[in-house]
Order: sequence, then structure tokens, then C-alpha cells
Amino acid sequence: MSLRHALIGLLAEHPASGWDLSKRFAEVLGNVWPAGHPQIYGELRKLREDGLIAVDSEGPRGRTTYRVTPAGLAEARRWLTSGSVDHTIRLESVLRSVFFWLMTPQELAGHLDREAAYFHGLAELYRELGAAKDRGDFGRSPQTESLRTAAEAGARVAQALGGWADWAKSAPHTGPGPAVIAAGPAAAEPGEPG
Amino acid sequence: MSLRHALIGLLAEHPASGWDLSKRFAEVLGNVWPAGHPQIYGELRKLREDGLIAVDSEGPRGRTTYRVTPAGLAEARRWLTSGSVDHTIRLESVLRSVFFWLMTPQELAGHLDREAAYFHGLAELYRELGAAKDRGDFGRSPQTESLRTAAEAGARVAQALGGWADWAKSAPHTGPGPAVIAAGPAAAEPGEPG
DNA sequence: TTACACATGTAACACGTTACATGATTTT
DNA sequence: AAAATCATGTAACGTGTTACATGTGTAA
Repeated sequence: MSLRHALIGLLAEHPASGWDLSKRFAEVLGNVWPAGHPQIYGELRKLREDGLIAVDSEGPRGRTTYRVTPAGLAEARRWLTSGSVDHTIRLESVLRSVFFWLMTPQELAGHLDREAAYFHGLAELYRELGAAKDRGDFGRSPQTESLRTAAEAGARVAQALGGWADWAKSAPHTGPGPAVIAAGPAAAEPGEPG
Repeated sequence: MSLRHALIGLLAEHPASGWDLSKRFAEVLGNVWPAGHPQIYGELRKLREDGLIAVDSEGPRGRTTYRVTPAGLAEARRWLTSGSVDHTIRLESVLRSVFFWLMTPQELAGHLDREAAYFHGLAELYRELGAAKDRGDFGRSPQTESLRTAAEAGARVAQALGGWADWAKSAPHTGPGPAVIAAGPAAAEPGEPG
């Protein structure tokens, strides 16, 4: 149910259309909670039906902006203060690591180099974003303070995963036996099982 | 498609039943990639239809164990070496931080204390798991080396988030204006909008 | 003989993604 | 006049969760 509350939260800043909200997810929030426009339009309809948001204005070519209702604001605050955070994490990078033993040392080294480069680059991006907010490049408001905090999380998590990839390069890695390699790296022709 | 490949990967270690695989997800893999038993049984059926796994044995009370086929092993290795990792991350803890400005300083402090405690505890758990693997408590094999690497990732990410929560406690936080508070912390009675 | 753990599955629903469809406004 | 961007939505599909249903083997 996080999308629901994220939408209310964004509308609490100022009214916005489904299109606006899609863009904010694509540019900022999508890094921790992806959502495409079909999902957003669907959820906006439900939120409107439930009275948590209301139509604020209708503009050219069907543009409809929404604003939070008092009930919506209360619901967002209830979500934030209720204490039951869903700590479920999905990290394909780490899931893969459970199966590193199926890769040859060469394959693994290449993989870890790419992962390290990706995460270090991402960390740098978030660090720069945080520094820009500290400089006040986007003005100062309670909202930008919160985004500053979120950027810090991104920087720290990306840094942690980049450091992990570096560390993994020097960790012991025995690699798969010949029988596994014999299955081939890509081809799916079942030969003689050995 | 990660569940599919994770199941093949687990079966590459040794044959197992849907029940066995469900338990391994619940105990280990579920921390980075949750999967309930209905999803696992469904995916096993598809994998069997696609010839990537095969029935290995049938035991008492309908227990069916599966093993990988050569085609399945090749597919798992193709997935691991293909280079296109899905870096999508969903972190409700960080998503919430974007809306910290809707909480009072008191509410936020309480929230961050709980988050810090949770993540520091989790980090400690993974660190201990890593140390146990380093001591060889679970024997030594390519597979346990890989699990050691995965535990390191868990420890580092949890540590990063715990440190972030500590940091956020001392970061500036203006908090919401009176109009937001007036909406109440939980009640959903729409009063006079102001 | 009662209870518990084993073991498998279906059904219904919720959430999320991709592809498709439509049309208006603005820019080139 | 053509192309790009704005703006909204539906349809189909895939993934993931919760609840339900069923029956067996083992231990108390």
C-alpha cells in the first residue's frame, strides 16, 4: 500500500496531475519505489473514490490536478506514525551472489567489476545531490530537507553495495566444477548428462 | 524472472522438493527475494514444462523432489553471466523519508529510533552469520563461500541503513506546519479545511 | 487418539509492467 | 504541415500474497 501513501504525500506538497506525479516517480521516487503511469492513474481513481484526494482543477487537453483532502492528510500521517514499516527488500544483485559458485573466477571478476562501477557511480550521484541540497540549490523548505535525508540513504546504500562488490573480488571463490561448466554458458542443447 | 533462476540455482546444489525450497526461501533467500509456497509450486511446474528441471524422486505423502537438467544449468549460468542485472530497489524505509516533513520532530525521533534499532540488529545478525561461515561452522564448499558473500552484503546494507537512521536524527528537520497537524494523527473526520 | 509437522496444491485477489489507443497542444 | 511533447487512459499479462482445501506420517 505504499504507492497510495506516497501519492498522498506528494499531493500534500502541492496539487498535481497524474502526469506530474508520474514524472516525479520517474525522476526521484522511482529509485526507491518504481511506479508506471497506468498504476498511478488507477490508484488516483481509487484515492478519489475513497475521498482521500479531490479534483483541484481541470485544464487543457483533459489535464486534471488533484489535491489532498483533510482525510487524506490524516491518513498519510497515520501511515507515517503507525510504526509498522515493511522492511521487505528485493535486491537482485545480492540474490545473484548466492549463486556465484556457478560462475568461473573470470566470469565473476567481470561481473563484480561492473557491479562495483554501477554502485559507485550511483553513490556519487546521490552524494552530489545531497551536496546540492546542502548548498540550498533547490531552496530550503521542510520538503527539501526530507529529500536531503532520502538522498543520504541512497548514497549510503549505494556506497555499501559498491564497497561490497570490491570486497567480494578479494573474497575466496572456488568456482564451479567441470560438470557445471560442461553445461555451457548459454546454449540450451541438452547433451549427455554427466 | 529472478525466482525462476533462483530455484534452478538452489536445485543445482542438490535435488529438493517444493517444500524444501519454500523453507530455504523463508530462512535465507527470503531476506533479499521473498517467495511464498504457492508461487514456488507454480514456478516449479513451469520449469518442469520447459525442461529446465526434472522430477528426481517421489517419496511418501506425495513428496516430489526435482533436479536441474543440463538445459536448466546452462540457463542459470546464462542468467548469471549475461550482465544485465535489474538494479530496481524497493525500500519503504527510504520512501517514507521523503515524507518526514509531515511528522512532528517528536514523531520522527521515535520513528528513527525504531528504524535504527531494527537495522543495527539486522546488521549484527548478518555479521554473526558471516563470522560463523568464516569459522567453517557450516563446513566449507563453493556454496557456503557464496552464502558468506551474500551475508556480507546483508551486513553492509543493514549497517548503512542503521547509520543513516542515526545520522537522520541529527539532521535538520523543520516539521509540518499547524495546518497539517490539525488534520490529526489518525482520525479521518474531515473538519473545516483550512 | 490427538496433535503436530510434512507436503502439495487451488482460488481469489492485489500489485505491477508492457503494449496499445487516443487525441490535444506546442514547437519546428 | 509534420513532429514532438503533453495527457490520459484501457487491455492483457505477469508476478506476488492470502486464504482455503486436502491428506499423510510421526510423535506425544
